[in-house]
Amino acid sequence: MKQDPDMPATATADSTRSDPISDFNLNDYVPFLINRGATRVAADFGSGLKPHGVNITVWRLLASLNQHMSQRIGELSDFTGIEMWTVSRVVSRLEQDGMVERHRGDEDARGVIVSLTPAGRALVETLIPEAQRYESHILEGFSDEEAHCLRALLDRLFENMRR
Amino acid sequence: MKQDPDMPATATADSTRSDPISDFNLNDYVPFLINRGATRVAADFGSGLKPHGVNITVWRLLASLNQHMSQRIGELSDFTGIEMWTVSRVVSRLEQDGMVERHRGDEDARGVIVSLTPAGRALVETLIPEAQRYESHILEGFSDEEAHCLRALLDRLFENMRR
DNA sequence: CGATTGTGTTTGCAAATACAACTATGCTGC
DNA sequence: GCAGCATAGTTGTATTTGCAAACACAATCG
Repeated sequence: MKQDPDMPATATADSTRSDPISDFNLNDYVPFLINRGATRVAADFGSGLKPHGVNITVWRLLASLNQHMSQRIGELSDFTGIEMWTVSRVVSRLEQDGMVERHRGDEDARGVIVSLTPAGRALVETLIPEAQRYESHILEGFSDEEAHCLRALLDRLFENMRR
Repeated sequence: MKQDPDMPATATADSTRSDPISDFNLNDYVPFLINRGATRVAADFGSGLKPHGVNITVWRLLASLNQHMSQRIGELSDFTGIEMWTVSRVVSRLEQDGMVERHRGDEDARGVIVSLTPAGRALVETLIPEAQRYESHILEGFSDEEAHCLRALLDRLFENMRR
């Protein structure tokens, strides 16, 4: 990338050396660190959700709806980072299960407004304490300031991803 | 759920109120922030990987192998957070594609040692620059200190998850 | 208006992942 | 040396997700 094109064709290009190249270190590579954390969150917290018939994606959507009352599919997708087609499908299942309602927007009928039913609301409220317990677990040993800092940085990271 | 059965039947039990309950706020909920970041990493960086016939899971395993030369399936799973059965299957595909080799451990034949072939190594080296570009993108506007802080906190988070 | 383009959502099918049950090897104590 | 238990990995099947193409409604332009 920043390799000088005028570089003489000497041993520099040897591709037979067998130690990991370059300064690239996964332990410092932020996307990797994020993904590996998230994979574990999905596995660990997710397994706690299973008894409630909920997986991590469903939980995230329900929690998002709980927070914003009602949102369009696209808004849910933006807020959660979950792709729209997945949101659409998960919402379909939640609707069948009576946890959410779906109706076309009043202003603009292209949009679909999703909102929690009382049953859905009740479910979220059951899950919230577990979610809080899980968060305290993974934040063990973090000072308030550190936790706050982590949240702020993750938020900025996500903002950068939008673009 | 934790509703007092002796509670007088006054307005207190009204379930028609429509504002989100409790102090629970997704914008401050670390597992959510992590997952939503990771979901986008998978979608965004993942789509850049597609032309190379690689998805985010494959990339993470290849990069992990590049870093540690050879690892057992279980070690790959520990290091990446990807569950063992998934690692096993992805490694099978990579083996068919000639990117990795698999053989039983010498010391302990229960273990299976996975290592990159030259082709696999070459593939990783192609991907690393893209990975670095992507990281700089999402870290735009971060000071060195902030980036360092984020890495350290994510690392501690992951340590807490192990237990 | 009716065709055209744009935005928001859904869906058929392929690929990836989760879970549980299974195979393979090793260790321990008799 | 083998019965019983532990550890490491694989695999069949069900579920979930990714992608591309279709669909629904809106807005604009001739």
